[in-house]
Amino acid sequence: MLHIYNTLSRQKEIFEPLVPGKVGMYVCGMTVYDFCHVGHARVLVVFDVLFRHLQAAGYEVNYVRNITDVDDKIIARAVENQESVQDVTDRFIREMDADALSLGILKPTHEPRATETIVPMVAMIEKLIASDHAYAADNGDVYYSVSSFDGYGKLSGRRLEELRAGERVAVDEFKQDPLDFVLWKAAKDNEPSWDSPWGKGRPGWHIECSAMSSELLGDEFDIHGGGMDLQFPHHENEIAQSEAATGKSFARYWMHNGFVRIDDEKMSKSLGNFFTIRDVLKAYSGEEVRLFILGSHYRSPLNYSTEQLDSARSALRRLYTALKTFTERGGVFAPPTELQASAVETFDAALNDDLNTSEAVAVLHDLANGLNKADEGSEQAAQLAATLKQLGNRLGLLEEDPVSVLQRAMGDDGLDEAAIQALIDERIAARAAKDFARSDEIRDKLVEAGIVLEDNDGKTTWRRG
RNA sequence: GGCUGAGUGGCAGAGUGGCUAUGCACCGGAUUGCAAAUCCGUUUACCUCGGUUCGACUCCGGGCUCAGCCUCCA
Repeated sequence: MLHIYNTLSRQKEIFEPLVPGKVGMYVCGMTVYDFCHVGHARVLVVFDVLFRHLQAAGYEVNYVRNITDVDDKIIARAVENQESVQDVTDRFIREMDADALSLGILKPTHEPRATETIVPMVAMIEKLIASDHAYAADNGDVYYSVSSFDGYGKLSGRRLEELRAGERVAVDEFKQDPLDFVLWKAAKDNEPSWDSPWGKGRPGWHIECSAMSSELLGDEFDIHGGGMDLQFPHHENEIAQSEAATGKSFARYWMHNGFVRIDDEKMSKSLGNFFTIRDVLKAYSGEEVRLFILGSHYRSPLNYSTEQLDSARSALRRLYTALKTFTERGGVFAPPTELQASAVETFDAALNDDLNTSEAVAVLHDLANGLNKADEGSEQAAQLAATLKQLGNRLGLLEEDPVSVLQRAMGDDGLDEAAIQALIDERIAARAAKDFARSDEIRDKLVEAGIVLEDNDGKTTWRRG
C-alpha cells in the first residue's frame, strides 16, 4: 500500500487513484533556455523512481512532464545569442534529453510543449474571464483575480492577508490587486506571439501547466509534482486557475522534492552556484549521480559535494563488484524464490513509505552482502544475484555490465586494454616464477595509472580505481 | 515580519517509545607471497531545557541554530 506525503494536507496519505489501476501524474519540467543543473537532475530522478515504482506496482501510468518553451528568459537568451527562440528551445530540449538519457531517466508518456498547447490555454482564459475570475486590463494583459478564488493559498498554507503583509511584488498599475498574476501577456515587438481575443500575445507561465495537464490527464488527476520552490506561487496559481475554470478539484496528491544545496545554500540559476548535469557527468557516471540523489529522502535537502559523489561511487562499485564476482565464478541468474521474498518485501515497503529510497538502497547492500557470502555456484547465490539486479533496476541502477562499469575510464589514463592485459600477463609469469619484486613493480606501475589488480579464485582481473 | 521544514556517530543518511539501519572513512582479525576484493569484529550517535512515561533520540512544550518560501526558479 503506497503512502504519499501530500503537501495539501501536510501528512502522509494512502494513495488511491481516481480510476483503479491507473495513475495520472504531472510533473513540472524544465524551462529550456540553458543546460539542466543538478537540481533539475533531482526532479528527474525522483519522479522517475516514482514512475518506475507505480508501474512495478501494476499501475498503468500516464506520466506527463511538460516543457516550457516560451518565457521571458528564453526570449532574453535568444536575443543575447542572436538566434531564434525556436533554435534556443530546440537546442536545449536536445541537451535535456541527452542529460536525461545519461541519468537513466525513462521517457514520460507525454512531454508537451507549451507552444503546442496555446489553443487550450486561450480557451481556459476565456472561461476564467466569463466567470469573473480574470479580467483583461487596458495594457492588453489578462490577469487572474486572486481574490475571486476562495481556496487561494490552500496548498502553500498562506492567506491573502499574509501575502499582502509580506508584499514584495512591485505594484503594477494595471492590476486590480498586486497579487493578481498574469494569464496572457500582450506581445512586444519581435517576440513570439499568438492570436487571441485580447490581441496578439503569449501565455503566462502558470496557465501553461493548467492547460497542458487538463489536455493530457483531464481536469482532475492523481499526482502533481515538482520542486519545493514551485509550491508558491506556481502550483497555488495552477490550482486557482484550474479549479475556477473547471469547477472540479484539480490534482489530488501534491509532491514536492527538496533542493540540492551547495554549502548549505540552495543551488539555483539566480544565485549562480550551480553545477550542470553535463559538468558532473564528466567526472561521474549517471548511475553514480542517481545513487547520490537516492541516498537521501526526496523531501530532504541534499548537499552537493564531490565527497558525497565519491561516496556514492564507492557504494555503487560495491554492488557491481558483487555481481562481477558472481558472474566470474560462472554464476547464472536464477529466478528468485521465497528465499528472497523478504528482501523484495522490505524494498517495496520502503518505497511504499513515501518513496524511502535510502532504505531501499540499504536492501541492495544487504543483498550484495548475502551474495558475497553465498557459496560459489549455489542456487542461493544465483537467486540473490538476480534479486539484487532486479531491485537495483527498479531504482534505475545496476543496468550496466559490471566489468565495463568497473573498468571504465572517466578521464584518459593513457592505457588501453591491450596494454593493461600485457602487463598483467607479464605479472602472472613473474608470480609463477616467484619473482615477487617484478610482480609488485608491475602492480605499482598500474596503480599509478589508476588501475587496480585483483587476484581472486586463481585469476587476475583489473578495474579502474 | 508571516508561513513551512530540519537539527542523529568522522562524513552522508534512514528509522524506532525498550531490540544491529545502510554506505563511505577509520581500526583490529581472517584470507593473500604482499596487496586488492571479500568476510568477521570493535569503536564513534541522536542540538538544548523542561514535561509525559516503568522507560524517550523517538511523544508534548519552550529555547537555540540552520535552511526554504513570501520575486523568476526544480
